[in-house]
Amino acid sequence: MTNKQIADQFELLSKLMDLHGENSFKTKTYAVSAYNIDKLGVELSTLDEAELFNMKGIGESTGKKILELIHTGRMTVLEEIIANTPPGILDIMAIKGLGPKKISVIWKELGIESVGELEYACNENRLVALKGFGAKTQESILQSISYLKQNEGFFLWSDAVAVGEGIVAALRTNFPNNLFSVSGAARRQVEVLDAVDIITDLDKTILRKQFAESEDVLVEVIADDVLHITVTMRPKLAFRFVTKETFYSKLFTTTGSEAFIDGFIDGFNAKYKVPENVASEEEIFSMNGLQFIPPPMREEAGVLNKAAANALPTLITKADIRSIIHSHSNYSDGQNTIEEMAKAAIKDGFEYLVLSDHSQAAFYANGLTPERIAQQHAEIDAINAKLAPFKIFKSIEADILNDGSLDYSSSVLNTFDLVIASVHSNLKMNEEKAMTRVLKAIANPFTTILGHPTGRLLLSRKGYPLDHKVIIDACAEYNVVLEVNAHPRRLDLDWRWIEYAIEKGVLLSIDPDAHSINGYKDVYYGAMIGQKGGLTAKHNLSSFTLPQFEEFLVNVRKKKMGSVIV
DNA sequence: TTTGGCG
DNA sequence: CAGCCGCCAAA
Repeated sequence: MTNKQIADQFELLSKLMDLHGENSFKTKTYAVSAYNIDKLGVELSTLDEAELFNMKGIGESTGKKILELIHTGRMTVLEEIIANTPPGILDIMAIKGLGPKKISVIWKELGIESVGELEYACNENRLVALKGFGAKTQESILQSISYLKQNEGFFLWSDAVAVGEGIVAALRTNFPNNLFSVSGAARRQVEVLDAVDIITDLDKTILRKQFAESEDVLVEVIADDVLHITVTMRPKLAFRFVTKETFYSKLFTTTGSEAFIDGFIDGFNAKYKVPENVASEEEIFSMNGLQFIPPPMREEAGVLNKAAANALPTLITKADIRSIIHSHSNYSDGQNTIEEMAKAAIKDGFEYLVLSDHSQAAFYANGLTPERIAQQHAEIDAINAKLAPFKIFKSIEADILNDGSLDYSSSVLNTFDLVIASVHSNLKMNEEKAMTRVLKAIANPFTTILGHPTGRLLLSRKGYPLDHKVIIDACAEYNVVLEVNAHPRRLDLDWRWIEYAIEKGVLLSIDPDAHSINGYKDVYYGAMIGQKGGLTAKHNLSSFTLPQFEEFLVNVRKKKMGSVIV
């Protein structure tokens, strides 16, 4: 059991105790424990009993619970309190804007025990009467429920594809003479999906038998050749059964989006044909005189024109990412030391590391005061001397404050090699205010990269409202790089805007926003989503070699700082 | 730990 | 009814 998992359990325990109206002094303890455990350097499961109880911040009762978790994988008190909470109340906890206190009131005063009942009560205007509630609160709860419902049954691509590829791999082992492939949206690397399409020439009855023996599996026949297999809390598997001969032809027609396939078949006066029997997908493209269109690009029909003109971009891959830009150390809310981060980056084959801890406004993330920045810079110098030619660049993820200014004075900002500017607070602005704020940050001569532009968290939080076109135009004007945050829950900038950014000459940067050495792997998801937007290594800052990156920094500084006196 | 929204 | 205060939730 990892620290993260342990921390999550304590966090849940704390919230549930709050919900049940327990002594807030007690619940606070567990919330603090969760926070501390999460950002501990060592994995608790590797410690022996004495070491565990000697850890700072771990007392008698927390320690005992951690031991229980490590040894049995469960925590009795937590299980008891969950058993005493209606399952619907646990669902309600996912609603934004509702914390333990407010949920407790709704539950106790109105007897509401599910999201459905809550929605009904809001529509009946029954929440406004409660103490601490009003029309605004009720409306925001309704909005949040609607967002939740919209995402119900959807999964992140990273999670869904892991399930799908796992199933496909297992099936290939069991049936080495049959063909299997992930298809549909999962193959197109779409950021969120509700089902993983799988195509096979295996007999339907045989496949059904494979799943019939496992519990909790719902097998549903949709059509003669389509089967849906549902496991609770997992993306649905949608199997399509074809013959060996038509496998690649069907793989092609089930992979492309509707718009793409319609365009292929009808859009050009039936210019292109999909033959029934082919030995590969490549054959379909070549016999139509088209360049092979990689699955992630098969969204819109327009890409067909590019393929016909032999003008498809060479898509970026994970191997093209040469550096880690945007990372956090334990100076702020990261888990590893700077040196650990650097050594891991070297081990993973990266040429340089841009260390960008949180700025001072991010108290919750232990943001850096100017004094600690100086300290950090001295440490980076020392590590750089040791690890050359590898290089750590001094950066900061500077909060964009409410008025659009950055979180430090110019003299402090001037001490960084580059600055990533990101919004972290007050995400509920209207578009006009949000735009003014972000545009001001883009125009700031110290801003090198605009971090996760909308702040969205896929399936859990909408980004805040930006006019992407205007933002991209401004980035072009002020030589600001747009981040494509590679965290599978962010993938922000949205891939749909990559092409326009490239058109405008704006550089993009696939950045993992790593909070531990483990976070480096996310650049893979960044590359996958970059492919959807037609991103090439040339237009991606984190694909620059070390000399190219240094040259870029010099040039951009020249362009932006010409008139600035620090 | 702070900030903003709400009542 | 403006403005202040206190609570809650979010980052």
